[in-house]
Formats: sequence, C-alpha cells, structure tokens
Amino acid sequence: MQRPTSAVQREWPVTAADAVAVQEELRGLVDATDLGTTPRYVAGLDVAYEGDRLAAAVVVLDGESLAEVDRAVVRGETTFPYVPGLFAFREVPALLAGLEQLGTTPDLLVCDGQGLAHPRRFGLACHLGVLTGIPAIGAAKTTFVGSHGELARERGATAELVDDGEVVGAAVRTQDGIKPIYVSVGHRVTLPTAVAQVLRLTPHYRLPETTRLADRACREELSHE
DNA sequence: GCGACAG
DNA sequence: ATCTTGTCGC
Repeated sequence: MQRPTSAVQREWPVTAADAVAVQEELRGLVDATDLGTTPRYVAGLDVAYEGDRLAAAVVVLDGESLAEVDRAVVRGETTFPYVPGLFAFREVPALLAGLEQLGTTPDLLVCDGQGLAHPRRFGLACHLGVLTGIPAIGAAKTTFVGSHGELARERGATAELVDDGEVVGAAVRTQDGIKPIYVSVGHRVTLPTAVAQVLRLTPHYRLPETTRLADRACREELSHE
C-alpha cells in the first residue's frame, strides 16, 4: 500500500509540546462516519521492544474466516519515549513502515491502544486512521481515561466508557466472566460497529485474533536476533 | 501538592 | 512495554 510519507515528515514532532500540538491539529480530521461495508481484510498491529530496538507487526486476516491472508514485520529503533498521551508518536513510524510492506490494503485497522478514549480524543487508533485514511478502531487491555459501570457476566456485555461527561468508548466483555477490554473509535467507524467487529474477532480469547497474532509476530521477530 | 498514567 | 516462578483452576 501507499505510504503517506509527506504527512509524516511534515508532522513529526520532537518535543512533547510539539507532539501535543500535532494531536490538536489532526484531531479535527477524524471522520465520524461509519464503515461503508463489511471489512474484507482486517489488520492487527502491534510493536515489541527490547532496549532501543523494536519490531512492528501488521497481520491481515480475512474478515469472514479470520484466516491470515498477509503479514509484514519490520525492525526499527525507538525514536520517541513512552509518554502517557503521546504513545502514538512512539509506535506510528514503525507501524506505517509495516503497512507499507503489505501486499494488501486493510479495510480496518485494529490497534493495540485507544482511539477517542484519550485525554485529547486522539489516541493511536485515530492517529493511524487519519494518517492512512483507513478505518481504525482502538482495542485496549486497560482504560486510559474514563470510567464505566458494571457489565453483565456474559460475552457481548458492554458498558459506556465515560470521560468528562462524554462517551468516549465502551468496555466490552469478549468472553463469559473475563475482564473486559476497552474499545473506542479511531477513524471512519462508529462505536457500535467497532464493538461488533471486536466481538467478531474474539471467538475464543479475551483479545482480538488480530491483536494476538500481531503481538506474537513482533515478539518473535525480536527474539530471533 | 499528590497520585494516575494506552504500551 | 518489560522484568519474572510457581501456582491455582478448567
């Protein structure tokens, strides 16, 4: 797929203050419309670290069968520290490089982190979505901002994730009796659709198959020197 | 001022 | 994220 190189080069900050300014600018580009059709190719993205080295993986699954159809794993080096709220600046460069290596263009990006459930409403999923133009959702293991009420014990149960009086995402129980995961809109998808996609991607485990495969792929890459 | 804080 | 053994439970 094509890489939005110009956007990255033009928008890449070095300081935290500049990074926040970039988020404030790009947040206005998030598209709130819904996914037009059922995604044929769904991609999972993740990054693993070992000191200053890192490996990013993008695994593409068939949205129907969840069978893997493509993958790309790239190595790189840390270029931005982990700062809560600026997480995307640490992972986006490597993830874009991974997307560029694919022989397929995903119809949906499932990110390991938040979308709108972010202090400035512009988490990793929004950032990747806006930069690529591809629909994206955030599926995080823990909350970052917001709180929610109790969820029913059954798989499929949800609760609104509310921050500062605003619904920024949903807590979703992906398996009976297990800890929920946190889903939020990234770009070109509505929350109900994001939740529905996450449930389709979690037939057996707590986390989406996309996330599990990408996590395994990037870790494996780092372990193999 | 004191914690909390996606991965 | 990553550092890290055994252990409780299905």
